[in-house]
Amino acid sequence: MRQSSNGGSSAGAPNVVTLYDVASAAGVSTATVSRVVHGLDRVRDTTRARVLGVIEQLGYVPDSAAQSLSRRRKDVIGLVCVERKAPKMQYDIESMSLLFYDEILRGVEARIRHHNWSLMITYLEEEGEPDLPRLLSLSGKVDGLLIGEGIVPSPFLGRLAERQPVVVIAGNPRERAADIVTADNRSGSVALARHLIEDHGRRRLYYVDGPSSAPDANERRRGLLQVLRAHPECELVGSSEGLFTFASGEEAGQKLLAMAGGTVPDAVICANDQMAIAVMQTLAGAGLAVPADVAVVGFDDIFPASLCDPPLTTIHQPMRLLGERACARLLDRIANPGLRQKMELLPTELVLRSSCGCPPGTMQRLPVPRLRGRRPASARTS
Amino acid sequence: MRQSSNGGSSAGAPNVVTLYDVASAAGVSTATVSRVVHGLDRVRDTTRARVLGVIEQLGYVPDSAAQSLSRRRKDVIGLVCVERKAPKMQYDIESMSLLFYDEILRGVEARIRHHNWSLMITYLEEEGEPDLPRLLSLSGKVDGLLIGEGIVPSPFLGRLAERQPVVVIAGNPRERAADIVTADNRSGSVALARHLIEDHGRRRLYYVDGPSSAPDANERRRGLLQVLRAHPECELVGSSEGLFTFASGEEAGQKLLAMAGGTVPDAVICANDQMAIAVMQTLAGAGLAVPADVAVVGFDDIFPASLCDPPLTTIHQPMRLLGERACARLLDRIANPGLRQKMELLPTELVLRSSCGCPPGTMQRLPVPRLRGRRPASARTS
DNA sequence: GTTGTCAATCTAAGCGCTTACTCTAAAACC
DNA sequence: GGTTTTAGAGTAAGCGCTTAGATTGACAAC
Repeated sequence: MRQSSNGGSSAGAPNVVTLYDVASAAGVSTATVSRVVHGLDRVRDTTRARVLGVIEQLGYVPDSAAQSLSRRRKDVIGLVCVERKAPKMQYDIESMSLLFYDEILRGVEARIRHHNWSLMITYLEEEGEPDLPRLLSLSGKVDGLLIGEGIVPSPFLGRLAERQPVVVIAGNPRERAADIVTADNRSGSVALARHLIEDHGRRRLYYVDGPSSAPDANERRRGLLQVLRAHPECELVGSSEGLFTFASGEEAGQKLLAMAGGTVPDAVICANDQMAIAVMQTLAGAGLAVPADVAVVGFDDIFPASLCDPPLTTIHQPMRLLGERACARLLDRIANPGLRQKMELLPTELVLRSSCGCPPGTMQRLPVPRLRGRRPASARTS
Repeated sequence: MRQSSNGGSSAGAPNVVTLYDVASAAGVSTATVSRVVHGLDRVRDTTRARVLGVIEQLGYVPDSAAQSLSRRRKDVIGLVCVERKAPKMQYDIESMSLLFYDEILRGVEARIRHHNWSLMITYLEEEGEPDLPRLLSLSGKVDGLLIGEGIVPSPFLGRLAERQPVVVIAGNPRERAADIVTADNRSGSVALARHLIEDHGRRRLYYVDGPSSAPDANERRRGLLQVLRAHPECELVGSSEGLFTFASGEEAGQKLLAMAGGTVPDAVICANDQMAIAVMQTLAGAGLAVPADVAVVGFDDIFPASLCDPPLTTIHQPMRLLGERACARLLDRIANPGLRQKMELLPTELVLRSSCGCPPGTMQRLPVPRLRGRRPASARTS
């Protein structure tokens, strides 16, 4: 028999009470204790009670490392988010936008809790080569990985996905290396453009695009172009490629103002809210009235969108749900490794405030219908 | 010799390549591979190179469960935060205030990363009995726990702390059961009151207190009373006990307005920003000018504080630093279980905006000096 | 040639748990 | 009464890694 663990209760010593201690104190074998702990197997009621008593009395908590090793499963998933630098300014708008991850995190946590799993979290720089060693080290500690879009380039994703289940959150819907859960950017973009055109009669649109490397920017652009095709009476009077940052929105605003003549747009559609807010400020600085002269809309519904002047009409992404669904999918895949690759598209909401031309004080959230003709969520991508 | 692991690379299968695979492929013992992996011991260069080659080729990643079991250390810490419900309103002010935890989280993560540890995170309801099973389960998976204030009542804290190192973040500086890292609420409160009295000549103060169960509320009240004692020319014309919520701030505002006669205060000090913002709105709704008629100040520097009208003067707590310091302390304690209990007080900043009477557009952050006569951070509490 | 030294490696005993398999005795059956 | 079944419990072999201690062989010192 193995020696009982150290009797002293010196604080901070690693978990002192083991299964063996409980077993010997209760006068049963470790197998029995294990069965009692997991409540499943048949154990006589009197035995069970005795063992439970000892467990309570000794304050036994199973060691997760030993359990994981034995079960070949850790019951832990990892979440990889984009690093947010400490804001230089009080709360700057860029860093605010990354609060998204906090909502995702909550969604994931809420889901995982139901299953009694645990969540490990890491932040990685968005730019450049991913910190591969750290990613691998994390991957060795979890049963599956949830990764935010844009953090890990596709090839690395593939390598990770070979090793264990990986779900990309808000990822490129065309990604092949891993499962994807993402918001339906395209339909959102369509709803936004339609609202401007059909409800507010705007005709001369200007588009402030996101970086072409960003999959959501691509989807949003596609949505806009699709609406434009359906509305030949409308014109895209210009566009510029931004970087999703406030600063690049200011630039776009300047460029737009520099467009002389009668081609001045009556609506500016921006690929995200940061740029939209910057455009609004730039236009207002130049004496243009939003939305009277020009409507401006964004995408994402970041916190400041509801506070700027005028409040920004935009598309809300269901961040929390994104986290929940991605987590559900990951757990599914861990439980059932044979599953097919899958892409799941989550519905967005059109958030009507007043920058689009709706009356001041408007605050309405409308579900965005999924575009007809898109492959359903259950379609396989591979 | 142990059998080599399954050759198939069926995706999703648990970690396939083990130390044994590497050892046999490289023609060395597992001990040597282990030494190579950890880079420390003396291994011949040629051997090291060969082993590293095999590791790379096979894509070996150590299994953390086995490592933890063997080393008796998991290299994981747990962070317990307050649950934030999905906001009903767009972004309501209460849930915004819990974004604090996200900053703390970042601080913790930044610190832990340096040490190559990992972070496990859980959210617990603030109210009522803590979800003890979940807490215990978490505690079995980590080497130490970081717990936000108010989540786990002191007795439970004691039980946890017996088992493993625990640090409470933003906790009651008088707590005995565990280490504490918290902001210097008292000094902040003193700075705020002094600013109103000494810089703006306010004399008739009204205090909107927090719940008496909240340790930070107590510290803040103490700070105010201390200043009042030093300024006999000032008067506390009234106070009410709020609940740190926006709604309770509105109530306090009403109560304040109902105070008839010449005792109307010229400054309202609120124990947190949510209540301060509510008070401002209530006063403004009643036709009072802030700060001309009444100055209002808050505490915490939540995001909306910089956006409300007038922008709120308040005390900024170094949330990120709080996370970092707490984490550092926890790692210390894990490495060195013999350490004395300790309380660490972090300096705050006075954020001057205009609700206190400073000219519109003011935005100044002043370090708050630590009060003389307080025990230094290194003093022991036990 | 012997002996001692020491770097480089190997052997094997755990770490704390799960679980397939085995054992025992009482209940159920003929 | 003898035999089979079965509930309840025990035995012990791992899970993949670390590491103290044993082993080996090359080389220096005698």
